[in-house]
Amino acid sequence: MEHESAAGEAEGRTRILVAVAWPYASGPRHIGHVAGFGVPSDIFARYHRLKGNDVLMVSGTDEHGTPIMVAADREGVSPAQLAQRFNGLIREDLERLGLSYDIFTRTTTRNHYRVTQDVFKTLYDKGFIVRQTMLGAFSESTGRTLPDRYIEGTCPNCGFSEARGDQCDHCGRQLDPTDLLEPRSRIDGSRPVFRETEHFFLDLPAFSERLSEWIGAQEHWRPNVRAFSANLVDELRPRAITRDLDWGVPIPLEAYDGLDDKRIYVWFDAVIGYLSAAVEWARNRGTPDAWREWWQDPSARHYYFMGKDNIVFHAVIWPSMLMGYGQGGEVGADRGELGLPHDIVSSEFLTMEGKKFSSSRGVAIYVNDFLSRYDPDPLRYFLTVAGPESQDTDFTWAEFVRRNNDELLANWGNLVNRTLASAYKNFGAVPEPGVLTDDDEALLQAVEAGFATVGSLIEAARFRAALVEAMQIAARANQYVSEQAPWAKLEADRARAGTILSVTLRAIDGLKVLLAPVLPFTSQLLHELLGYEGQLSGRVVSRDEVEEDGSAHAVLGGDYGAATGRWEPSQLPAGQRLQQPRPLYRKLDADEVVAGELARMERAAADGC
RNA sequence: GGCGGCGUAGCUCAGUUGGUUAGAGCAGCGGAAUCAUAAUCCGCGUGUCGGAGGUUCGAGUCCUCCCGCCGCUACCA
Repeated sequence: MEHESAAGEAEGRTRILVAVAWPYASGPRHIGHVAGFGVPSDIFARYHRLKGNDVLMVSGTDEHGTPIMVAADREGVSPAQLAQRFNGLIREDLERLGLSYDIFTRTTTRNHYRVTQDVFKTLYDKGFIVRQTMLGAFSESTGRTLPDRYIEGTCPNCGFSEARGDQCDHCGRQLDPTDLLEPRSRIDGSRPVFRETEHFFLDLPAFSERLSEWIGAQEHWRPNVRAFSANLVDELRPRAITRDLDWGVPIPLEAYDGLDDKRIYVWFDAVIGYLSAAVEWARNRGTPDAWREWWQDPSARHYYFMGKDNIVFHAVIWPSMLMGYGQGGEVGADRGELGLPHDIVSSEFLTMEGKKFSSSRGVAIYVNDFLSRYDPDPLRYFLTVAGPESQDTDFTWAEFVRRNNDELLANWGNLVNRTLASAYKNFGAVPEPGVLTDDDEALLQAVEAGFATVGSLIEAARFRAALVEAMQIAARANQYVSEQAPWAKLEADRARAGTILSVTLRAIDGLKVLLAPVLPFTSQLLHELLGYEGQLSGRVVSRDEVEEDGSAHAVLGGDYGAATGRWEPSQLPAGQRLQQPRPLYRKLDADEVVAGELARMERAAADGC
């Protein structure tokens, strides 16, 4: 496909924005969350970096909104304190999983407030944000907005006593909170009061034609995303983007100066994070305009990764905001239109031993808990090969152990181990190859071909197929080793045995790169065992960033530019010293893991009730 | 209710514009090998492709209806 001449490479670089959904800082994240937005986006970003493209991968914790206030109240801390704590925990989870963000920040930074207010103000000045009065529900005790879903009562239609403010789960009827008989707050049981309140509304119908045309042209989107989005555009209504709360980005209009009871709605500011994080990243590295190369250069491509429950925000609301913002505002500064999403990669949901994840019911496997007992690559492997890429899938411990032992370890781990052990013991270095036979060439060809096939599958966001393809090449190499049986030739024809091992080492050196987007930690280990120095893909680190006002916050980032890995076949030099081999993966005891983890879940469920 | 999805070998699933005898992995059975974390390799799969109609020369793949499961339904994120 690609002709990779040294000259062609520099010109062929593409700027790619990898925009990853912002985890909500109301609690620790479970493996379903990282299955949806985390691992897929990281595979994509790592691949494009190896390929030589200019990747900017941005995200952060989403820290505003009612659920955080409710959780903070429950713990007797401020929303800021609660968000601070979970930002730290989530950051740690993502770092341990090896998610290679260029910046993972948060929505409570001064920078984010400034960018959000600029977007709001610009849309307001252009007439895309309008004021409207509506009837809102309030908690009498706190004076705050009570979102529809926090209100329950008796359904006027079927009499179900636990109907929610927006919908009755019993009869399925859509409701308005004012319809409920005996309404009460799910937070403290008090009776909500309804009163007139003025809010700002995003005029979505103003964009409906452009949206419709734009979505219609996105033939490369996953069919479910496209169909769902197209359907949404047919019935757009103006949407309230402020709330009666004191936790959120303040409304940047003079009339609201100093007023503490109305803030910008969390979703409006959360999606702006994709832009504000890029601005922050550029400033932090001392090139304050560098973000424009991704956001205001039409050749840059934007890929968004999220769970399916977020499609509406990414396919309709955020694009509307971008269209409305146009050349900007203070931030945009008339330097070009902001780019629209090129692809919206939405995944389905992961269930847990057949049940939907639910923290309150103890149906959850938290990332930090998981990684305290198991390694990140087996989890990344599982979530890629058996994750909810195109339909809901189920996580079971038995299946996790099986995938680890019988696929990852047995096929790939064993191929590496048997090859390295033999080469190390008998040669200590990469053997000098003799003349290659047709079988030797065929194996090397198969690996080389993988760079095109695996690569194009990743580019199309078909991660499962890409991984299966790479694993099939590993199986092909195992087949080659068994057929050639180098161990049987060591005595009689040591040179031929050396050639076979040299060919196999080159094959696993290539496979190491093909698998690196999915398995970065063990690819790095293998890189070192093969005698290389330095980083194959770069490392993710946490560091403090200081803002203009002197306040500091931690962000996740990395220097990936120094990495030496390239998306191309092995150049493993003969004679390179090998390191003492050690296994890439641990074999797990099925009975022990399954029994232990199920017991753990039952305890958690018991605690939750 | 509306929208969308799923239902394919014992299990988990591939099958992207309809086209040769419907595939993979795992489990199972037989064999080879023993370099390797008992990890590998070879051989063995007739399953009403949820059910019923229809379109077509031809449908797992399109249309209609039905059955079962699930998700979303935008002021929780």
